[in-house]
Amino acid sequence: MVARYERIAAELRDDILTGAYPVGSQLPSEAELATRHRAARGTVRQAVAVLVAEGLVGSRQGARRIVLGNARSQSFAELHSFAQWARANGYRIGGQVVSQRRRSATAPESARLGAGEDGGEVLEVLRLRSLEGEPVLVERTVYAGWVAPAVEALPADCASVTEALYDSIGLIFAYGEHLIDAVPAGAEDARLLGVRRGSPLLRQRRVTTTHEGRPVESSDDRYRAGSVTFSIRNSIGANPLTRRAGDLRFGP
Amino acid sequence: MVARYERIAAELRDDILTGAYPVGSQLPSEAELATRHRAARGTVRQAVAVLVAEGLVGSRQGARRIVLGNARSQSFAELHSFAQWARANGYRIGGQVVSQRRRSATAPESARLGAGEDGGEVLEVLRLRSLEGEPVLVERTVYAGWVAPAVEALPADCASVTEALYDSIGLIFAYGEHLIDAVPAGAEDARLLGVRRGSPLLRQRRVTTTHEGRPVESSDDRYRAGSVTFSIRNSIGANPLTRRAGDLRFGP
DNA sequence: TAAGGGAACTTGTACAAACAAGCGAGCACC
DNA sequence: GGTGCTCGCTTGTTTGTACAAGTTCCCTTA
Repeated sequence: MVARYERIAAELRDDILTGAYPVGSQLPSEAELATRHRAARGTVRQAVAVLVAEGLVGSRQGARRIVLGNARSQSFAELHSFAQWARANGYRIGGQVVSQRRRSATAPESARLGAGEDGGEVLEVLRLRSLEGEPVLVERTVYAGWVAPAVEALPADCASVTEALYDSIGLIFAYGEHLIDAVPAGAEDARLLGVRRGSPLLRQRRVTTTHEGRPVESSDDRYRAGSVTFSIRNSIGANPLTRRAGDLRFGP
Repeated sequence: MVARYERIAAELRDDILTGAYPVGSQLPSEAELATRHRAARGTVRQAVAVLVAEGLVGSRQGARRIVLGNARSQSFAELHSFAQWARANGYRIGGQVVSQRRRSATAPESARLGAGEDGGEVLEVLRLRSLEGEPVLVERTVYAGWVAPAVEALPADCASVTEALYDSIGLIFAYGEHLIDAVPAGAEDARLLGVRRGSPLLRQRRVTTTHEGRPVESSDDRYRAGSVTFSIRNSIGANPLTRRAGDLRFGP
């Protein structure tokens, strides 16, 4: 059973994506949407809040909501899993484990993965992943000791690790923190990706946890330049004018 | 007058950042927070929703909320303005206009900035910005025709364009769409930033609009590698298990 | 001892009502 | 003609209530 507000949100999203509400146009008022969907105003507000969070719709007090965009930016919702992102966009993907070994965690790794839970043993995996047959991503992942057995049981050419771990032990990657920057390709990166040493790579370092907050993996992913772009939509918040003035003059 | 839920959110955030609720610990239940703050449960829910959106707190039905992080990730809230971000982090910044000229918009620019509104005239500005005295960012910005006069009136070494435009014409950068990838430094980039040609740069392309949805600027910002890192926190949503299973098997 | 069932607790969804605050259009006035 | 003001509309905030759905833990039972 899908929630009512989610169905309303989906309907509105469809209307936006198909152009029934073009970019720059106004959305119906909350009152009208409420009567139209036979729902309370609160429910409609919840639905619209979803679209605002997605960046499709802009909202400010007193004025009708307007449509800001008509392209779904799913990139950060899909930030957890390369395979899911690729599949959602219709790409053909591949993956191959290059090397894999158990070792004891370094100090910073222990800190990131929840110190010394397993006597400090971790599993280090180096994977090369491809998009449309082209190698695009070098993934250096350190798994916490308690998931190591499940990861070792995976086939070397497993396409979606996220999916495989969910199927085998019901593991869910619920939360993630991501750091994104640019680095030059090292010798190994260059060899695996087929680029020159020192050429630009987009790096995404991440730490992923279960929904209990237990760290699962810490990873250093490097994308070949041009292969992948991250996209984000943002807004300055619900009460732009007053908040902005304060921010501008004194900082947060 | 700050909203009640925002004050409650701020209090909770403080408690998390100062360690009163350490990472991994449980937050009080909504009912307890409600009685403690003498507010309705709905208000408390709104407050906690803020923290969940910030990625500080994880939430799932039936279980107590847990603390996920204790570092404020303000990067994407501050994605609008380099100066604001830098100031909030206590950095000393500088800026200098390298070149600036009016010209007619190219076709893709017209599309991004709201086609042909002003007969297609735009203002192109190349700025070099520094952090702690070091040049770190090359900013190639194309402003829509209607803001061109205000931008031209700014001093060449204006530190915060966002702030200056707010003060002069009340302009607010309300919404933004950002594309992030890595590119090699071109000849001009290399010269301005003091790096070798071809060395990695972190590129952020963005289109910014007012809260009426009117496009203001389209920019191509390139950061020297190592100078800036973007950070994001994300989660898979409110209903992890069911949603995840569907996503995994069939895609969205 | 291990498995199962259930009860208490906690978060999610939905509705209703009232007031506050900001926006925009139209109107009166100068 | 332009300026300023008022009024209606729209979104934001808060409270209260009720039920649904998931989690956790304890207690019973095999």
